[in-house]
Amino acid sequence: MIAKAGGRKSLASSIHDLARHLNISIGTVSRALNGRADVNADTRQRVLDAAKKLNYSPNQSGRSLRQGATHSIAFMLQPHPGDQQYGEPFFIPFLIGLQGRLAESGLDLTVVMGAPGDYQQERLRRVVETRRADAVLLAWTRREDERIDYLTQVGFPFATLGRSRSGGKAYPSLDLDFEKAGCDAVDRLVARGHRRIAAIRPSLNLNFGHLFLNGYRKALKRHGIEADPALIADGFINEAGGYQVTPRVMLAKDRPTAIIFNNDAMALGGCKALAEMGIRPGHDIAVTVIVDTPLCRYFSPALTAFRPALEPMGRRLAEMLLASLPAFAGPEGPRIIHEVWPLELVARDSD
Amino acid sequence: MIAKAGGRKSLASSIHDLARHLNISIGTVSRALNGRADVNADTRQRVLDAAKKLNYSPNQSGRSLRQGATHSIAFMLQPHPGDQQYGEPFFIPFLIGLQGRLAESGLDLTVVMGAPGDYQQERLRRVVETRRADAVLLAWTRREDERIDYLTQVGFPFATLGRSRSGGKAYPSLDLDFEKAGCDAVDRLVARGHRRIAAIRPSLNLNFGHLFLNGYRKALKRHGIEADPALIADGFINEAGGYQVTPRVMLAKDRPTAIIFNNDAMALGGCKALAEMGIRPGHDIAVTVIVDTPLCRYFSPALTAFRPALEPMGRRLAEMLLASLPAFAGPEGPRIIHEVWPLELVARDSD
DNA sequence: TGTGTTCTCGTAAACGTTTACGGAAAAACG
DNA sequence: CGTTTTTCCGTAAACGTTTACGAGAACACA
Repeated sequence: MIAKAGGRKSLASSIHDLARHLNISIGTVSRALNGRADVNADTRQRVLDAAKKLNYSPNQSGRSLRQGATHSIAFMLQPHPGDQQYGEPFFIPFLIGLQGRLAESGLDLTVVMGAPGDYQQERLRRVVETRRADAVLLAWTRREDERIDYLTQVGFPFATLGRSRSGGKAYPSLDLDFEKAGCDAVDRLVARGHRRIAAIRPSLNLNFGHLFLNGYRKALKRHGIEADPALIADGFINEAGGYQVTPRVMLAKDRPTAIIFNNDAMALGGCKALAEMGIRPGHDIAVTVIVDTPLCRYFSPALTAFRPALEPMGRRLAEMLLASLPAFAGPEGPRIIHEVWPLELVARDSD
Repeated sequence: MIAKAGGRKSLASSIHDLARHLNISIGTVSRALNGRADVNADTRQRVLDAAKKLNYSPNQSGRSLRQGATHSIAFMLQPHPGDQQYGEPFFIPFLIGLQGRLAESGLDLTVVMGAPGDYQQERLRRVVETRRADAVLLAWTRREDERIDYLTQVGFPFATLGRSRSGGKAYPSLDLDFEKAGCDAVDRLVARGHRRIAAIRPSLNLNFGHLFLNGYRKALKRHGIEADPALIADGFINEAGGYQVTPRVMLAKDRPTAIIFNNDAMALGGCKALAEMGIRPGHDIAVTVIVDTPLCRYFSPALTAFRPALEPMGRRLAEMLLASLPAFAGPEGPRIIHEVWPLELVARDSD
């Protein structure tokens, strides 16, 4: 019925084997291994040696069961809905940073994939209820986020990549400064003579889309430009969405001379639509995208974009999560940290 | 010392709670939940109802410990060495298929990240020795693969994406037909009038690089073209590698009129080098890349490439792994399946 | 009514750890 | 030497499950 992990007995050297081999009790072995004080230096050394020799490492299920902790953190990876081929290159460097920092504290990172489309609620419940992880990490936060509501309600530790209005300030969060990026994008375009600037962002009330639009509006007002609703649109957060929605802003009475896309995939789709209309980014229209990915660099024309420091962000969010957990916090106790990181402009050929 | 998962007691409704609530023994509850025959239909229904009402789901650590199985499969995700920004979009659709199929059999997929560069041996040992998964999945197989040697030696169940000479035929493997793709690429180029065709592949004796070169050589011979060693090169499997190695084949006495890249990132770097030499893919030289990614589509000129069916491959490899595990195999017993899947040509503008 | 069979369920052991507790031996102290 | 403290270690319980075993009740059959 059940898969036994490994057929050979040799794989499973338990703490009992160690104890028997050394002629001491399992209690002492465990204490020696875990660095407790009440064990003789000699004995500890012998245990350590034997552990290495017998290739012992503790069974995680046993530890977890006893300690009520799994020593692993779950990252809920949400593939882009709809777009199978595109994938999510965004997260890989982030995950590398995350995993690196967690490993330093003896924690494993397990990436929980969801099917594209569903919003993870089911998978999340499963992870939480079966206690597969000690804490979870969420991304793609929405303004009102049911996952956050759920986790705060049941009191499960978590942190988020991105902010949300749900759950107040009760959890650590690391976000990019989309508002500032929206401002900067507008500033730059205005400085280059543009007044009719369109903004295209994802629907689904993803929080970063909201922040971006705030910045966009704020900057326009500062420059004395009235925001034209006909130049603001949202669509599905993938290439098809960008393709579909871009013509809408281009057909406004007073045509925009610049478009800011709040997502790289949408920008790609948008550029395809533009191309079909005979409009060339970098010549006939300025295109800026808020979150840079490799795709922006290789697209033609290369897209001017705002770039996040993904790997450091991963490290930092891991640290922030740890700081919030009583078991890993420093002597001054657990802290809930919130940080907002800047995006760096990478000027290319599209604007 | 240790992170307790969740502060509230409400999270943890155990089988004891259920039993107490129903006034029956935990044994009966467990049997009812697990669909065993020796439990009254009424009782079973009452248990099921109560489980739903009390929001019960079994503690994984408890199950794992007792059963000696974790009900989860580990995928060892190896980030490209060196290239932080690029990431690994290749695997995301694959992982989606994988996770989908595993979920259908009640298995969780946990993606184990390694630091870029190291070859996972350490992480792999950890996963195996702490018994965090019932089986593992390997990718980026090399011709001689120490991970495969290790796993076969300790008798831990696994399957691979890609073939290897290590371990014989003792494990399921799903691979792409790089040899055929190499042939097809050459055939196509020859049909278009090319005779001087270069091949650039990754070093590190990755197995697919070997297969690709086989196909390349075979096809050349079939067309009566002698393979020129000056046109064959390998480099680091990332953009920098392609950038570095491409000039080498371009400086051959008799300059190639076509290049086949065995990796998308290397192709991108190669095209950068070509651009700096004033050579335009699609005009002055034909460029073909063996494994298509979104980057190939968006690059300018769009790169002709051979595309794998990633998501179906993920599903299929999951199925093959399951078929090899006694616990999940059908009534006819476990089977070791090997499959090689075709790559589909996507003609674009670069050749 | 007696015997054997079938249903159903409770009991208890086991999985591999960690850790509270207590006790023996050693050390320190007067 | 007696007393107290310290050092070190063994014992056993606990974590939440699953499952082998056996027992009682109900039932069938003669």
